[in-house]
Amino acid sequence: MQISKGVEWAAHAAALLNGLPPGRGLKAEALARYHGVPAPYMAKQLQALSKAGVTQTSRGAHGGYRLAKPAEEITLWDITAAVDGPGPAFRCTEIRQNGPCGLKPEDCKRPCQIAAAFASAERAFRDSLAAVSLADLAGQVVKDSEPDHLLAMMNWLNAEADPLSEKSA
Amino acid sequence: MQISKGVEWAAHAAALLNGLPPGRGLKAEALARYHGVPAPYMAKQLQALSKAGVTQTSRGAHGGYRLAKPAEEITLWDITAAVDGPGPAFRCTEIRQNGPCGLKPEDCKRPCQIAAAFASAERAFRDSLAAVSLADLAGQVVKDSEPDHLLAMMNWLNAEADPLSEKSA
DNA sequence: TCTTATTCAGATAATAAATATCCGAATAAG
DNA sequence: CTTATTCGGATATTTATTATCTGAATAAGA
Repeated sequence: MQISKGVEWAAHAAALLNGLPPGRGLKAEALARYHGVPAPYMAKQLQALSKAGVTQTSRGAHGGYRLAKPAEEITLWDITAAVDGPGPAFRCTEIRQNGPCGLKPEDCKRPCQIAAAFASAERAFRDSLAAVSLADLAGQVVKDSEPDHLLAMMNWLNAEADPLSEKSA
Repeated sequence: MQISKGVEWAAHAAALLNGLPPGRGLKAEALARYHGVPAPYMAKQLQALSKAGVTQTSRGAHGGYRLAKPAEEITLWDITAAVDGPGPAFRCTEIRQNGPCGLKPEDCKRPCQIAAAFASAERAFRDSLAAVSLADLAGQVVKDSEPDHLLAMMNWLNAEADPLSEKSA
């Protein structure tokens, strides 16, 4: 049971995109360089975010990524689901139907108690992540960081962020 | 992000052990046969349960497994932790320390907001599973099952369950 | 007390998933 | 229209999960 590293990268990337001035974007290579991670694999995560509607992309010269929605409407669950898949982590294989005392399918309309308990636990997990938006994260980061670090971030963003063409994917 | 199949098997096996008459045990092969799963892999899960103190084992002739504690004190989280490991699913790799705006280690005493949010979500998950004991499951199963299925289960258990020697591992 | 049958425990292969990478399609600027 | 730039899907490599096998330990019976 473990969450893929891509989720962490995607979350940090989305948080950084949230710091962009309006109407500008960052290319995948810049996002990877900022976080010190391999560019091609970071690109794969961003691709997943775009597919899920979290980010918008433009291709070609001056292409790049930006958030597709206001930061208040993007949660950590959205990002996790986009990268790791929205499906349940516990998959019931209905072994109660196997073996000498196996139940008949018609007696298995309701999910088994074990599967139900895991589904409930996953719901709690999901709800907890869905309660944290990119906007919440940004607020806490601004409050907790050293002023000169925030300044360095803004300088870097202003140097790297390109005006983005209007066409979106 | 997914929970290994072994957790499901271990949970069903523990639930069945809970149905044993006192002082008797089941061997790994019988537990596997009851659930219609490969014996050696089921044995591996039981081994993990014993290592974690959920089950007690006896080796040699008339050996087998039984619960090590009252069913009220064994939760689904105990079983999940025993099989899949108790560690966190989200592992922060501190990428905030990388790249051109990387933070210095001395400014990273507190966990980053993203890691903290995932830790909180996992706590919710864990607490939800820890609230369900084997005794709870047994109660629901008895309430929801057809009487003749319960009877078949008891017959099978009485036929397969051996008196267990006292030495425990 | 010694032998033997039985069972669990740790070490060992095969398979699936996550990680990392590359090349072609698409877009916009010159 | 050509060319430089960037994203998107397809492709290798590494790691974790799934499945299996052989040896160590225990207890019963001679």
